[in-house]
This record gives sequence, C-alpha cells and structure tokens, in this order.
Amino acid sequence: MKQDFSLGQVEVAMSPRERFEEYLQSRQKRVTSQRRIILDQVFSHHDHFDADQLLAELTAEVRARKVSRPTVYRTLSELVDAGLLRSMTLGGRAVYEHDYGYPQHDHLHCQQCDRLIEFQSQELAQIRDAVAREHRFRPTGHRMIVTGLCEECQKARRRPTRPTDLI
Amino acid sequence: MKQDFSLGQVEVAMSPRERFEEYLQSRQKRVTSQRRIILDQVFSHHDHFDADQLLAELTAEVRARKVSRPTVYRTLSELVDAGLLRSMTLGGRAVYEHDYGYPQHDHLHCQQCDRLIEFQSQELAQIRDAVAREHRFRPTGHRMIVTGLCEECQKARRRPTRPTDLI
DNA sequence: TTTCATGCAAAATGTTTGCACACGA
DNA sequence: TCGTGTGCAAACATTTTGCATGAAA
Repeated sequence: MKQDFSLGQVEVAMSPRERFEEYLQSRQKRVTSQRRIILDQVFSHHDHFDADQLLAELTAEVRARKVSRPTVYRTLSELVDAGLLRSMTLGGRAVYEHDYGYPQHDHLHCQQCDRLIEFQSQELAQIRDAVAREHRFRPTGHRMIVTGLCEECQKARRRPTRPTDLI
Repeated sequence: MKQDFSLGQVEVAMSPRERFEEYLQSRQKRVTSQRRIILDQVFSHHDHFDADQLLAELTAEVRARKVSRPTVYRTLSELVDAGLLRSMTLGGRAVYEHDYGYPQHDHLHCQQCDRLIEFQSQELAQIRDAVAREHRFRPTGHRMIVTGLCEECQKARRRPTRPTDLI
C-alpha cells in the first residue's frame, strides 16, 4: 500500500497529539505511553495502513517500544472516535488514514498493485447531497472507491514479456 | 437489511439460470443441484443479503434443500465471477445483490437501521471517468456508499419518547 | 468411469474480549 | 489510592481449505 500524498492540508488549531489528549481527558481516559507511541507513529508519515502494518512499524522501531496487538486495535478505534483517523474496509481488513488536518477526499484503488490514490472532487459532495435530499436521507459522510488499473500497472500489462505474471 | 427495489430493470437476453449454466459450461464446471438451488433462491427476490441470510433462507425452505455453508460461499463467488451478482463489504461481512439484469447504481446506507437504499446517478459515472482520466487511471468500476440516517430513523430520533433506545 | 463438486471438520484471517496485573491521575 | 489500561490467551465471526466421498458428464 504505497502512499500518494497529493492533497494539501487543512488548517488545524491543535496538533494531533494535543487533540488526542483533549479527547482522552474529555472522557476520563488516560494518557498512557502506549497511546502516545501509537499516535506518534501514526502521524509520523502520511500513508494508508492497516493494524498489522502499524504493529510491524512499532516493533521494527530501534528502541522497540512494545505495544500489544489488542492495544493497537483499541487505540485505532479511539483515534477514529477522536476524529484523528478515518477507516475504510478494503479486501476484508480495515485500512486507516489521517483525517485530522487532512482534506476530505476519495480513492482510486488499483486492483493490481493495491495502491490507493487520493482525489478530491467538489462535485462529488454536491451529487451526494442532491441524491440524499431526493431520498430524504441525512448524510453524515460517504466513501467512494474507484477500482481499476493505475498508470504503471496498465503499462506493465501491455508489456509483452512480463516477469512472473501477477494476479 | 430491508430492500428498496426502486430501480428498473435492464434488458437481458438470457435468464439468470441460462446465463449461469452457460458460464459453468464454458469453464468445464458442472450444473449441480446445489448450484441450481442457490441460484434459484438468490434470484427469487431482489434484495441485499449475506451468506448467512442465504443459508438461513435455504434451510428454512419447506422441502429443506440442503446446501452446506462452504458450498454457499463457493457458489456465491462463482455467481460474482459469472457477472450475476455484485458484492460489497459492509461492516466486515460480504453483502451481495443482483447485478445481471439490474442497472448500475450506488447506495445510501442507514447507520441506524442498516437499510440499503439504491440510487442512480448519471453524473457520478461522469465524475468517476473525469477523475480517472486526470490520474491516467483505467476504471473498471466504482462503489459509492453514502452513510447517514434514512427518513424513518430521522423521525425516530426526533421523537422524544422512544421505545428501547436503538444503538 | 473419469473428473469435478460436495460436506465435513479443521484452518485461516482479522478482530474482540475476559481477566489479572500494571500504572496514570 | 483508585480506577483505568495493558498484555496475555482465548474467543469470535467470517470465510477458506484439505480430504474422502458422491455425483455429473
């Protein structure tokens, strides 16, 4: 799951860390070292990731800051609750990405290489709202995923001699 | 998962059954009683369903035509392959719906009652293609799900005295 | 009569939970 | 101190698989 950090940023008053701590305090939850470690790792780079990848990054860290798998799952849920992350389901597993400080967008998903490419479309939200109005539906959000082949995989497919056929 | 059979139909040359048998024959697969039973059940009504629901419907049938769980899963995959069904993932499980003979559409998903409401939007496909072109992405399809509250659940929420609070 | 499909049980996958101990406030 | 969070192991839900038997072609 390679990244495609093409979009800008959104102005935010607090850092993710401040915001998370505020969220925790507002719920009588504690600021623990595990929660801090996970938050820092998650916001250390902009990318799409799943629980396993995050766990792998954490254990790969030199001064192996140990966080257990259940705690990773529990904290990811909290980060979504706190509005810091968004999640979507892709091929059976939950995939996360930054939400806080990052603009609303949707995805192109390459079915060959699994890459997620972000895109923004003003019209999409307009269509969403128009359709929702028609159905007297109150939208709280949406998710659009366009599946297909990214530029590179199209080239790779056209190439006559391809090494170890993918798929 | 209640139905919302609002869209029309698409002209098709063959019945689902004919089409499935053609698909099977083209792949040296066999027309078995289990495959027929599943196909008939799936196309006996227009609805969104998951593997468990289908299995329940099958065992609930009076003259209990028995099909095992693995066979249900295996056959659902074949029906998707054959272009008779489409699948999407919702809350961790695969949800299926008719594809063959049914127009392209997207969904409004009520987060309260879990209902799926279908809608069609010409512009959506146009936006999809425009965005894809911009990114030199070759789209093979897309999936858009708008989450929110359906009309009824909005009413229910506003009602001051509500019986056994949902969620 | 030769495959291919099925059912069973077991495995695999991804995620959640119960509980005793650890630790932040 | 007190109550929440953690890690562990086990449970969980959904889907997939190995294998012996059963049935299409």
